[in-house]
Amino acid sequence: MYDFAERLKEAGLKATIQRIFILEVIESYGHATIEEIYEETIKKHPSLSLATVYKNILLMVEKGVLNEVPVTGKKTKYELSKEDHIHLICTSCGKVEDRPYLEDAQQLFSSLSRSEHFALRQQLINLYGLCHACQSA
Amino acid sequence: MYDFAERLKEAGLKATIQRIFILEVIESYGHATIEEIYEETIKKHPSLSLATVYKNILLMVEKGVLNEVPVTGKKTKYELSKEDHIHLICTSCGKVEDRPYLEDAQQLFSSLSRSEHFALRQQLINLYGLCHACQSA
DNA sequence: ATCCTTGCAAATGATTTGCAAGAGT
DNA sequence: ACTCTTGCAAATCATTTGCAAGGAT
Repeated sequence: MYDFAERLKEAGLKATIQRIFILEVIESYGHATIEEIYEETIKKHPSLSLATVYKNILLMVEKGVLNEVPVTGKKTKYELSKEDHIHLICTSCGKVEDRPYLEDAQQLFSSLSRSEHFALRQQLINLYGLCHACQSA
Repeated sequence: MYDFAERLKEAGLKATIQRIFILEVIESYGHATIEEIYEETIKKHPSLSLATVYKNILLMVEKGVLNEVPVTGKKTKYELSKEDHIHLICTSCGKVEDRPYLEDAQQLFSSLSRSEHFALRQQLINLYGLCHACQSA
């Protein structure tokens, strides 16, 4: 469990109760949509406004506290920022799981970027398919 | 240049003039947003309605004629379906370029999927950074 | 005390829908 | 001819904005 108040201040943002609750919800979900974040956060803080969620998600993405994960055909999800990793996305149940980034893939993409004179900053790797549970059904 | 009429029929869709124009626009753009597609297509076919663009894009994605490319922080783009490839996305000018998928990366992700009991179907690899042109500025 | 943030309500923007008329096979 | 598709207008849903009141440092 993180010290979110500290994390926010480092990013130049005030540590409001709303922001901390939002971050806690995202942490517990792993990946969550705006709507999920809102629905879950108002359980702890009923006066929270949806507009506040939007404003904060945007702000925290901008400040690098959160990371945006667009998901083909579904709503965008948000996760706490961390090192590069791979998303395994189940197209049946919608679950998103993180897997550590493979060293070798890292290498490949870095060298591709270098040879293309492309200044690589961030990468998004989404693998879509069926998770183990959904293959049975 | 593709035979789009044929491509549509294969997918079980009628080859209407609207759909063909839409596909031509996407082909010439490489990657385009709904709005770009609409704005460009009405030049050739002024009576086209925006609702028709939405309906068709959705349908053609579903039928596998088009491929959806979500772009972090920007509007979703659409491309003609083709083999797996890598997107180099410039966060400054917004340009999206395709690069052939690296054999080795293919291997890595396949074997990761296998060991996770994940039935891999599709992959999205977006590399974000600055293109050569934008690095100078 | 100051400046940032919240919550509300309204405005804007994006996407979807229903249906009668028109086009493709 | 039959069925699918279009275009329109309205409905719905998602996101953003302005501003007065409240909260964090």
